[in-house]
Amino acid sequence: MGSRAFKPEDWLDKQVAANYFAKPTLEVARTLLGKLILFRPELEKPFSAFRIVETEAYFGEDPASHSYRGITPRTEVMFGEPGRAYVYFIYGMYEMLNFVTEPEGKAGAVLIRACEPVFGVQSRLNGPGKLTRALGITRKHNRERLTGPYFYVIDDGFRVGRVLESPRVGISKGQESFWRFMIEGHPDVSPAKENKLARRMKNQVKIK
DNA sequence: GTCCGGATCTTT
DNA sequence: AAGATCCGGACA
Repeated sequence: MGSRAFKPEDWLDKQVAANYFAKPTLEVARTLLGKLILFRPELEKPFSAFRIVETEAYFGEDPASHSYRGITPRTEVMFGEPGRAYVYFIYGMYEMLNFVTEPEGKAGAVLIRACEPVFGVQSRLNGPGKLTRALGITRKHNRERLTGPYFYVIDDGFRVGRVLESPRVGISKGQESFWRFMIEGHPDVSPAKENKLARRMKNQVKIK
């Protein structure tokens, strides 16, 4: 492939379909691994490109999910059209990037926890807060579509090999089985201690 | 290695 | 009052 900047036009045929996100959150969280995100913080700025290596699934009435109390001003987007960004602010300093999943009316989102820099990114993206800070993703990108003009999600055929699935720990009863997905052994997965737990549990799954 | 606190805003 | 975080410092 050429050497120039990443342009969405070069990848139009490999964009994921808009209805890709209208699926069960666990499935989207799993299959997002290895996909590329193209992003620009402003329309007049260039795109950077980065590959998803770690995700987390939140949906329905699980107490771990923002959606479990029903629709509020903040969480409304989780119940809305799939294929949009849900960006929220936490701990007074971090923006979190999520992709809205499930058919409209059903709440779900995938937290993008870590990515591998591919083009135009200097720093590491090995944590959800570091990722948004490095890329300039903020709440002003809330509700933006993942099919442009700020975000594009691309399947370039990359094969991820082994995937580690882990249940989140420390969440109250009623949680569904698996939550976090990461490419095994990838240097850019986040260093959270839950990941170490996950490794011990050996919930390893092969992804096509 | 593990544990703890501080940064400091949004939501309920 | 707690939180879908991160970093640096203390201690072992």
